[in-house]
Amino acid sequence: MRPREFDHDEVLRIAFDQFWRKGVRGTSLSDIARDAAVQRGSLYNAFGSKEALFLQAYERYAGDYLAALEKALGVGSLRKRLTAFFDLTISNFRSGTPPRGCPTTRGLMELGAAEGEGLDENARRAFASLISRITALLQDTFAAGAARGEFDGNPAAAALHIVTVTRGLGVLERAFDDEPQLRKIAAHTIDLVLGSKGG
Amino acid sequence: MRPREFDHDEVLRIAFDQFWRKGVRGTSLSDIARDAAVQRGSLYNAFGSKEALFLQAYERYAGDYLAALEKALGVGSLRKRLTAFFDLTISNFRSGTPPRGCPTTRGLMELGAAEGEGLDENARRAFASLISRITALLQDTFAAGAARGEFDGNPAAAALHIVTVTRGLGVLERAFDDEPQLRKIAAHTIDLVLGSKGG
DNA sequence: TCAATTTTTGACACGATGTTCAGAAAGCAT
DNA sequence: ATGCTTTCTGAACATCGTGTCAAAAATTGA
Repeated sequence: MRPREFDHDEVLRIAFDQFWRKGVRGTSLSDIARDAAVQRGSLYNAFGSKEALFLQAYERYAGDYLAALEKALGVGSLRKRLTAFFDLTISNFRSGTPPRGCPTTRGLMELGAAEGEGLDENARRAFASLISRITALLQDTFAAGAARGEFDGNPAAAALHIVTVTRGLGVLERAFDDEPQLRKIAAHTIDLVLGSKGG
Repeated sequence: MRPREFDHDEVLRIAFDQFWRKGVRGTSLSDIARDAAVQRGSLYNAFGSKEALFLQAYERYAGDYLAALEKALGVGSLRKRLTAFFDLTISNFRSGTPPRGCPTTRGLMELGAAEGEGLDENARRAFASLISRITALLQDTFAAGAARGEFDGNPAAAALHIVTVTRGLGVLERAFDDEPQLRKIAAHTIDLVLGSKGG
């Protein structure tokens, strides 16, 4: 059979960058085809539909991102780990020119209620899955910190709180375009959760 | 001159409900015209453009919402005020069938980087303005609480933290459709900020 | 009654989008 | 070489979007 002329993963990366920058609805297959130097028809042949393409591109991103987070959460004191976590998160939101924000948050806001309008249940599951996995990672980190005597609260509640703040940062980033503000909120959150007195 | 045949404010309300449920991009003027029983041309004549219509509809909503928040934040102990604040916020996110989520967050994620793609700078300012006003309201509430000896932290930092969590709740709502979870996070946040021991 | 002014109406122009499809092209196994 | 299978190509299709406009309709004031 005839071999594929383009690199599957590279197209996924290019497509995701477009989705990230302009949203799923705001990105057309023509946009992706142009940037990837691939014919529209080929995209359909290879991925099936726009939504399927997005899902594959998102899964690829989510895997990479989760691996980076896991690494950041694996070394140093609990405070250092949380600091590294927020650093990575904020840097991710601020990546690109202009900054692209949080792709998961942006995707979630494109979910549609009815059939055919906006992203569907499969996409919702993909977004929720990444958030859940991040929460689990944080919970393990807090539990390990507790075992080392660096934390004495409820790991599950603390992890959920951190994740919530993280999602909030993704929103404020869009509203104010103020990176120092985001970092200040992150630092304050760490103090709050760890107890600023005995941190 | 010929009088208008439709109620300006009612059209604004109907339009905003559509924008809220389906997003700005996902709502066409035909949708609004149908629901409002008004001709498309009349909408253009009365509001100028889709974006202008959205902006007016959003301002109307923001005014109402802010007034409700101010009222909720005005009575009882600091803890009671914050509880009422989160109650109102979560109820707002969960209003509608199916729940419509947070309109401000949804709008923010539709902002476009380039000209003509997505909402523009005027919309961003409107969203940011509402968030700033809510933050100011919270800061006043914390300051008043501090004066009564119910709080001993930094009012500005605490207000920003609460707002960040609020924005995060708007995201998690979309991801998990789990209202008890949202309320649990809110309660935990109040404990954290007020200090669960001496709350 | 009649002119002035504004709104309503319905069609029109124009462009974009997701998707499909038939035919050409390119490897691979025999 | 020669089928067989898969991919590529580019056009076609059907739909839907925003925005515009000229003519008709409705109201007010002279």
